[in-house]
Amino acid sequence: MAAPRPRSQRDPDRRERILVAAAQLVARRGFHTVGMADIGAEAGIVGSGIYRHFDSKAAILIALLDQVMDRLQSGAARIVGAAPDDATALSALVRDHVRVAIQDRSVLAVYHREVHNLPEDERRRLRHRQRHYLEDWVHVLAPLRRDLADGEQRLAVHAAIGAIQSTLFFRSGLAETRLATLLDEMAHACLGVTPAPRERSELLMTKY
Amino acid sequence: MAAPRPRSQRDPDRRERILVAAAQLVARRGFHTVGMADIGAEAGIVGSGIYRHFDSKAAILIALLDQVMDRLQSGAARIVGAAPDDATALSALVRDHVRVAIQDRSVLAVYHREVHNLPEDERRRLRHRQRHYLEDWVHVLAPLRRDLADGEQRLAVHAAIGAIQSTLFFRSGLAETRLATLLDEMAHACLGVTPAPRERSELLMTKY
DNA sequence: AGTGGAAGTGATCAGCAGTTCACTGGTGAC
DNA sequence: GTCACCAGTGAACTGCTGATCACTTCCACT
Repeated sequence: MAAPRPRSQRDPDRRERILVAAAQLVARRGFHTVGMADIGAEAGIVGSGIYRHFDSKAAILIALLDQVMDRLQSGAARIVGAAPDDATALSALVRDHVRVAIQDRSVLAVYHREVHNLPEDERRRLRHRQRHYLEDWVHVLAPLRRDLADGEQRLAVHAAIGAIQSTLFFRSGLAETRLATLLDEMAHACLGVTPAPRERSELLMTKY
Repeated sequence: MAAPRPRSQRDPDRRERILVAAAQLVARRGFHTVGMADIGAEAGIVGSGIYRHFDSKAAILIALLDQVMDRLQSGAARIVGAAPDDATALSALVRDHVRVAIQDRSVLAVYHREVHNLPEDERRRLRHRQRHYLEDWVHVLAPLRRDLADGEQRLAVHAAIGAIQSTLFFRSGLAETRLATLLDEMAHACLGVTPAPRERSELLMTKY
């Protein structure tokens, strides 16, 4: 099926602007504190106009969080499929997560805090995607940390990601590259593995 | 001034029960999703009855979060005052935070997620207390990690605490002692220091 | 130019949840 | 025993905010 080619568009990417606006506002003030009017204003329209693009307020949040998971999961899939061995795969996973945490800071912060404010079924679905993503980590960590039991490996992954995401909740003031390096090191330290050298494909990406 | 000795008390520690109820409910379902009626029911009274103990819904949250900060700060003060050197102080700080994360799990989780839903001034006040607490960590870490700049040490502390608190958001299923040991190791790994042996005073406490 | 439909507006609705208040009932003091 | 007092009750109030709807405006295509 070809592109649905929209018929008339006053602002072609209004939907995206709404998502960006929502991400920023919600990250700063929390989902419930932010009203439809606020989001609309930030996106350049009136509050009720949002309903031309989303079915409900919750739908915005869902789209937002799905977007984050898309980014994480697609990155993980690419890495796991391409890495020559487990050690480089794991390091690449770490670096990709660090990249997302820095670049998509506000959206990831929103994910971490606002999953609770979702209707039961949607929350389950996102948790499920999240578990899938974590399973990618555990899968490549397992052969590298045979000394750890299954649940312990999972704990290590959680801790590593927790260390990385700590940067979401305060302003370090450090330069992005330095920040990335340090987070990288500490995540590896949590996992108990030594960072693998960067792959060629990685070098290309981080430049972008 | 002596104790105000309450005159009549149908349930002497109703206030505490409200706090416990609120902590559990809010941890599971989020502050806004939980109504006064829910909290009341869990505490054994009707929703409006809560106003005999708290001025508002927000006041419950404030009391709750202050309680967490009390626990963390008092622990830190005791440790910093008593430790023979920086290395043992830092390790003790780590272990105390791990203890709180495990024992007061739900309350700490609530702190992490719901600070945003506080009125501006109260949020500032709590953030201020939090910064104070972190400063205790940074202060003992500094001489041990002279290779790191000021902001970098602060980042390391955040990451270490992030790693510890990752346990708040999923069920590892591990035994408490094992969990504590692993979190301990990973936090030290983030900080780039080797765990100091436990002090006598610490051994007494963790038993309790 | 004309037309159909999507995007945007503003008034309005509706319902929830925090708060208030008059009242009740039990508890401790005298 | 009785009296004052306060925790607890339930009904009513209220303000806010997400959602709806009829209407207008703008664009794309003929």
